[in-house]
Amino acid sequence: MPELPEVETTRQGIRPCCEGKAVRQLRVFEPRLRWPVPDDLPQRLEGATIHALKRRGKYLLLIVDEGAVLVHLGMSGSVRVVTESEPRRTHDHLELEMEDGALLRYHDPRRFGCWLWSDQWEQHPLIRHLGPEPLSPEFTGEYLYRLSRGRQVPVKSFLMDSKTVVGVGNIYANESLFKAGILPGRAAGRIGLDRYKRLVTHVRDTLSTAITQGGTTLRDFVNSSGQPGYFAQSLQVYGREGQPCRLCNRPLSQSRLGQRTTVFCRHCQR
DNA sequence: AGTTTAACCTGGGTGC
DNA sequence: TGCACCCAGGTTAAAC
Repeated sequence: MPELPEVETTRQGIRPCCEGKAVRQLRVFEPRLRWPVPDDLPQRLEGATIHALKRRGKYLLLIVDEGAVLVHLGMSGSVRVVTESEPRRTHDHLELEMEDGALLRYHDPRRFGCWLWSDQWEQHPLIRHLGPEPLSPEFTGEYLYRLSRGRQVPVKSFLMDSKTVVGVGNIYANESLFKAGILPGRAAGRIGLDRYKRLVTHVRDTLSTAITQGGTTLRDFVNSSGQPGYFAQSLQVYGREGQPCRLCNRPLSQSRLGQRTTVFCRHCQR
């Protein structure tokens, strides 16, 4: 589910609830996530102050003195601020209680997410090889152009590879390529500088707008207050196969690229 | 080294 | 109602 806008929406929502506060208790109800939740995670956190709640790509980072917790939402994860009286639901796997009683619940039906500890999070294997943030100055058309020379992978797969740039998942890759007028299946190495500049502009614009709208809710994404995001109504191509292209009115095509559903306009994207 | 595929899970929808 | 099958916002690790 969550791509960068959904993770950022979550971060902004739970930040006031935990940043600058000490942890009273971390309760793990189901440790079997993508990787097992470390046994000693609760004791590492108890009493520790969360100095900052950061984001790197799709990872949320709870920064404490001795290190950081790496939280990933996987395909179906969400974090909500709840009250003590609210009963725990199926698939509520972890609960973080702060000193002042504030309560965060991690919900993840498919359990593709993770809660991991690192004493040097920037060097962690899951973080170390990540590409630039899409909203940072390093992410430019020149960067994509240079990195893609000689590559035969479809540009959509290239864009969704976290070593290229972080945070762009299936929804926003489809949307950005449509707006940039680039065919998703075209070899990354055969796209020129000008078109990559255009792509960067649209990736930035799409992600920023989605963050403003609180992310995209297809089925189950909810923000920290349990509310859905509203970017779904702005989607140009994702989930619209066969429906008219918003530019030329011809029916949108669908294919599969890197086992991901890909929607595009044969006429407007080249 | 680059690229593709299988795997990790649950749940919702569809068609028989 | 039940069952088999396909699909889903991600990402790693193994296989080609």
